[in-house]
Amino acid sequence: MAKSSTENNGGGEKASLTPADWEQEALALIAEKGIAALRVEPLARRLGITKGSFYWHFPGRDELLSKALARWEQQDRQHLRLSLSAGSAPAERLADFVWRTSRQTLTHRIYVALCASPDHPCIGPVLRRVTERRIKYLAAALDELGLPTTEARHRANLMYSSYVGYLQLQAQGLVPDKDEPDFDAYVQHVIETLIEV
Amino acid sequence: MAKSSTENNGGGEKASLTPADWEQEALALIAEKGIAALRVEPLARRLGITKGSFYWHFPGRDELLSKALARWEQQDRQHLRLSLSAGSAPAERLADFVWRTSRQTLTHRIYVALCASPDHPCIGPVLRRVTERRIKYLAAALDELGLPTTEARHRANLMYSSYVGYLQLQAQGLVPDKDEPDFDAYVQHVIETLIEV
DNA sequence: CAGCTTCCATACGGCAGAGTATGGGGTTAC
DNA sequence: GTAACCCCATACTCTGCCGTATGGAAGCTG
Repeated sequence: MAKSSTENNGGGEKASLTPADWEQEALALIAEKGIAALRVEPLARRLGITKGSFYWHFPGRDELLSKALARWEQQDRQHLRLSLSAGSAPAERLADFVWRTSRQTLTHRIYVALCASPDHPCIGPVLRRVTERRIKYLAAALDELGLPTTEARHRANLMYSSYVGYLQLQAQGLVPDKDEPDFDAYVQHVIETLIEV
Repeated sequence: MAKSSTENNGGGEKASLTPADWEQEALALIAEKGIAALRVEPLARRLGITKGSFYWHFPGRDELLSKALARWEQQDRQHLRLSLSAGSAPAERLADFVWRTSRQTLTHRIYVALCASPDHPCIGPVLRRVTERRIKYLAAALDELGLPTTEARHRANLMYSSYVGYLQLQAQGLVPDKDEPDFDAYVQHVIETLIEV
């Protein structure tokens, strides 16, 4: 699939656009301006093409959105798997997980955009699956850490809530980004407060 | 202002709509379906009227949004003042604040809707002011509680992040609402983890 | 009862985007 | 070479909303 018709072109120019290209650009657009900004004609203009191409690859806007979200969910799944395979002690694994996720950017922006439309039929299910998967991972690690089951569940919700909320505050520019000096100190504070009981 | 022309009507029927009515309904619509759903014609239909009325009261859509948000910000300010005037010890005041805010609903839904469009020129400033005010309140209380200044600031950010994030998870239906049994236990867990050091 | 103001209905023009229809250029296959 | 197919451009209709223009039905005012 995605077999380019002319492989002999010199530069990085693509001869034609694959569905994957559309999906990738859709995700980028979502990350930048949110779900509402994902419209066919602007997206086509952004790709330097007309919508005639789009409607050849996709039946409609919703199908593009669904495919793009599926792609995003797949990436997120893989990121979780990577964190899981880091087979150290649960406390360090959790801290490492927090540090690792605090370094992402694109995925975060997309996640925030999706959170803005939790009732959309294309978005809700994906969003719920991703969120639940992540929280389950946290709860399991906290449980393994020694917290009672109920406590672990609550703590997982608290940890994840603070993560999601921080993303929101970042979008408002009210809280340091990962490059600014205070950021690391904050993450350290979070780890001390929520993990190292 | 807003002097009703016919005060002698028997029921709750209003003779004519005031700007305050439009703003209130706008807030309700925002709480239900988000900022993007705030459009003039649907809002007029919702009020059983046509947009001819709207454009008599307001210059345009943005002005309605601004006025409605100003009204909402005013309410939020008042709520903070109420919490501040509860002049007990800082720990109890914080716990009380958490409990109190955990009982709101409409304000929360509006806040979540606003968080979805932090870059909108009408929304951003209001959102930032409200958020900053709340966090400052938390930081002051935590500082008064005895935490070092830096710790207090981080902890305030953490508390507020967890609050915002919880709202997001509620919108996804992944976390108990204030009526469900687990909710109180969770709030208690939050207080124990984040306040009662 | 005029006359004025207030509030709303109706009708209009304009714009942006969703889909659809159709044709055409380029490549591949035979 | 030519037929078939892939990919895209162009032109079109349709829908939903914005904002405006204008007129009309109420109410107060004198």
